[in-house]
Amino acid sequence: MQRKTRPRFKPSNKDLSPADISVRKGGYELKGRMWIEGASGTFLGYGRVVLLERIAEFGSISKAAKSMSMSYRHAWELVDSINRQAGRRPLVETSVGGKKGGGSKLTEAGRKTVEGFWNIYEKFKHFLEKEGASLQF
Amino acid sequence: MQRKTRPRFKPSNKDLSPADISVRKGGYELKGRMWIEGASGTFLGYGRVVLLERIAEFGSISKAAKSMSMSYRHAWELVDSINRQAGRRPLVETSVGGKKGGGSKLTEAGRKTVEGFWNIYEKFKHFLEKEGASLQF
DNA sequence: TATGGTTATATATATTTGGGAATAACGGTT
DNA sequence: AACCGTTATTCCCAAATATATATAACCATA
Repeated sequence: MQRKTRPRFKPSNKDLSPADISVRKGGYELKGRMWIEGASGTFLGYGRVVLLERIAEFGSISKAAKSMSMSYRHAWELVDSINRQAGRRPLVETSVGGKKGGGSKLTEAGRKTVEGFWNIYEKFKHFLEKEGASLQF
Repeated sequence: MQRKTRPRFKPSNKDLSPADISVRKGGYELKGRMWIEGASGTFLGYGRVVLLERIAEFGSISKAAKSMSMSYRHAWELVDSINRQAGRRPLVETSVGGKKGGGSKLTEAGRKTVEGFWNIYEKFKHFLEKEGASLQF
């Protein structure tokens, strides 16, 4: 059965990564990726945005990472990269220590940014579906 | 003065690769890639299509590879992958031995395919330019 | 038969990327 | 003060990818 909405968990198989949008036509598939770059490389991509959503959902980087089968180390680096490039308005707010040991959450800028990314992503998906349907190789 | 990093075989030009289409808006750039997959992975992408064009231009895989600063081994594997996935109509025709040692050239199917890829690629570029111009992060 | 430039293939090595493990810092709560 | 789960950071390692290097096969031509 085909899932209509975004898959919640990133498959370990790279070829099946939802970051790759694809449409089958004949024996071929049109695939594509899109991302946003900032001052020092990638700022936002599919994986990063899903990570942000998970942080909002679970309230911590470590739990978000675990839910995606991603190492905490990698997740932390992604969040750090995102925040550094977001400049004056970080997308993720972290706290250390305390009753629950600390945690992380999205800022208002973070929520808006996630929403904005999905908007573009949907248009991109639509573009690939349209062009992929008229492949003639 | 001591060298800080170890010398690299070859500087990575990944960031400058024209395979990444990008448009600057504010501090961010919208980037994207597109490619066509066949039965066993990538069939055509920007790099592969440029390689095909170079083969048509120079008449050999080795010269085409050299002109792109690509190892012959890598170029050969790409051509092999392309031809295997093209099925009954290979895009590249190779010959071994002979006066000039042999050579390679595009078939008619190869020329048509290159043209078809650039058509889609142009539309893709246009899409990213349009969306990239309205980034609001 | 010897030559030369190319295709075809194998092997070793360099680079990149990310995971795993280990450790310290943190601070509200008990 | 001790506890606990999270953030923050470092070091080591494995897998994937790509490069360099070496060598064999090929065959029209001289």
